[in-house]
Amino acid sequence: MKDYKRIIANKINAPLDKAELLSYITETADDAFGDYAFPCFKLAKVMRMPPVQIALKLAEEVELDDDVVKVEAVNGYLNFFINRIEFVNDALSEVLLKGENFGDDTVGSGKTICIDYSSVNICKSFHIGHLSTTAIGSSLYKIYTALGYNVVGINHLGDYGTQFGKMIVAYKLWGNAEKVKKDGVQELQRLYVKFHQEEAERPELTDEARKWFVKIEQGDKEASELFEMFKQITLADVKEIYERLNVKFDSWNGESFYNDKMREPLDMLRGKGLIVESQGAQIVDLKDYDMPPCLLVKADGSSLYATRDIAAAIWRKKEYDFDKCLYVVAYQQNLHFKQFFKVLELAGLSWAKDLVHVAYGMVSLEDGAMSTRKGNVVLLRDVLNKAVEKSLETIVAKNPNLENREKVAEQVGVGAVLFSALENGKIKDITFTFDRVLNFDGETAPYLQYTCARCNSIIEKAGMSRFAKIAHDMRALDNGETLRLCKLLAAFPQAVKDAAYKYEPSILSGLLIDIAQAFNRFYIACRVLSDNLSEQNARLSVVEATGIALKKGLALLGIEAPEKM
RNA sequence: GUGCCUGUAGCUCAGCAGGAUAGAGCAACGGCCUUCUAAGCCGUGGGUCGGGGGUUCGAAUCCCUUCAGGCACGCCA
Repeated sequence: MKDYKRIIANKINAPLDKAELLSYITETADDAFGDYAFPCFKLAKVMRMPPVQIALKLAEEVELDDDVVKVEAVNGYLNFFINRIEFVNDALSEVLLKGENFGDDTVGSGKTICIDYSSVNICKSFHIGHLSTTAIGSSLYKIYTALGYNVVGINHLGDYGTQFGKMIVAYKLWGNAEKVKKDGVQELQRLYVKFHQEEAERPELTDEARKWFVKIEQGDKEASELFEMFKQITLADVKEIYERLNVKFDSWNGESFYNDKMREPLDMLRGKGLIVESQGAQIVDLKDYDMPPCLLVKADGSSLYATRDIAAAIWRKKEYDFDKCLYVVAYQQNLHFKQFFKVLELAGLSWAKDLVHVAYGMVSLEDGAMSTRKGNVVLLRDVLNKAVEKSLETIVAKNPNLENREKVAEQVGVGAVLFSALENGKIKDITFTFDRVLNFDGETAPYLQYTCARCNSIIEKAGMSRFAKIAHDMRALDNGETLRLCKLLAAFPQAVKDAAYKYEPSILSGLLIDIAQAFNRFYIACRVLSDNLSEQNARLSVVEATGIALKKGLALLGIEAPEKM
C-alpha cells in the first residue's frame, strides 16, 4: 500500500519540519471532506496569517498528480482527495494476494514471547471468572504468532498451597473414590465448599489440613497420590474446556514446579543485600519506591506467592530467553506484580523491564462477587452449553437444511462466549449476565460469522465465473460503500500490531465489527451477482477480500468461522 | 488513610500521543424479504462526555481539583 500521508506531506509547502508536518496529517472525519486533512491552525503564529488564508495559500501550491487528485481549503483545513479507485484496487489486491496470511508480519521473527494465561487452580472448576484471562491470553498468543514471534503459552497451574491439605482432609472425611471418579471436579468442588463450611465451627480441621499439606511437600506416599489424583481429575476437566475454546499451551509448569527452584533466587537476592528481616519474615524493602515491602519468606521459613513468581520468572528467562513475558492476570494483583518486577529490577536483572502485567477487569455476578468457597459461581461449561443450545435453536428456525448443524452450533455458541470477553477494553469490569452472552445480534461473534457466511455464499453462487478472464470493471467499485470498506480492510494489518503492542485484542475485534458493518452496507447497496461479468468480478473481489479479513480476524481472536450458518 | 483503575445516550461500550456536527450495539418505536443468507439493512427518538477550574485558535481527549464506584495495601494465592 502507498503511504499517502507521506506523499501528501511532501506536497505541503509549509515552514515546518517534515516529520512534524507528517504527524499533523490525519484521516478525515467524513469522506465528503476528502481522505486526508492537514489542519493549518498551528501555522497561524509562524506564518502570521489566519488559518483560513493559510489553507487557501497552501492549496494553491499543492501539485496534483495520479495519487492526489484534488485539494480543497475548508475552514482552515487543507483537504486532500486521493485517487480512490486506485486505493480501492490496491487495498483489495493486498488482501487477495496475502490470502490467509493477510495481516501476518515478520516483525517478531527471532523473538520469543512468553504468555502466562488462564492458569487454573487445581480442584476448582472452570467458571466465567476464568474466561477473560483465557480468551485474552489465547488471542494474544495467536496474534503474536501471526506477527512472527515464537510464542510460549504457559498455564501456570495453581497446584501448591495449604488448600490441597484441606482437600485431602475433606476427601478423607466426606469423599470417596467412586463419587470423585464419577463427578470429577464438581465433587472436588463440593468437598472444598463443605470444608470451608465445617472449618468455621471446627478449627482443628485447619491444623489437620496444614499437616497434610506438609506431607504433600515431603512426598508422603498417600498424600502425594491423593494430590496427584485431584490434579489429574482437574486437568481432564479443564482440557475438555480448552479443547472447545481452541486454546493451547506449551507448558503446564505450575507453582509446585518451582518448589525446588526458589533457593537460588533467594540466595542471589541475599547476596545483593536486598533481603532484610522484619518481624520474623524476610522481605525486600520497597519504601523508596512508594510500595509496601515484598514478602519472600514467612516467619516459619516457608515461601510465598512472590517468591514463587520470582523463581518462575528467572527460570523462564533461562529456559526460553524471552524478549517479553506477559502475565494475563486480573488487576486485583497490580501491586503484587509491581512489587516483584521491582525486586528483579533491583537485583540488577536488565530483563526485568520485559515483564509485563496484562491486567484486566473483574467479573462479578448480578448478586455480587463470585466465590468458589461459597459455591457461588457460574460454570463456563454451562455458559457454553447454553450458548450452543441457543445457536442450534436459531439454526433450526432459520436454516433447517444446514449440514453439520451441531458443529456449526458449537462454533457459533462458543464464538459468542469468547467474543464477549474480547469485545471491550480489557480493563473494564464485567457483570456477567446470560442476556449479554446469549445475545447474537449486533456487535457479536455470530454477526461476524454470519457476515463471513454471506461472503462465502455469494462466492459459491458466483461459481467458476470469478475465474473468468474478464477485466474487472473498476467503475463498479467507485462508490462510498466500497471506499469505506476498503479503508477498513487497509487498516487491518496495523490493527493486528496495535492489538499486540497494547495487549488489547478488542482493537482487533472492534475493527472486525466495523468491517462487517461496512460490508453489510455494501451488500445492500451494491448487487454483486450480475450478468455483467466484469462488474461482478470487480465486486466479487470485495466480497472475497472481506471474507478473508473476517475469517483471519476471527481466527486471531480464537474464533472459528463456519462456511455456512 | 494511601496508591492504582473506572466514570461518555435507559443499558453495554468506542473515541482519549487535542482538531471539522461526540459514534456504535442493545433496548423502544417505524420501515425493508418476487434478485446475492432478515443472526441482516434503513429511519426516529435519546447525551450538562461525573462536577468545577485551567492550558489552547480548538478539550470527551492534556493539567489541577472535587465527587462517585471498583481494587489493593506484611506472613493467602
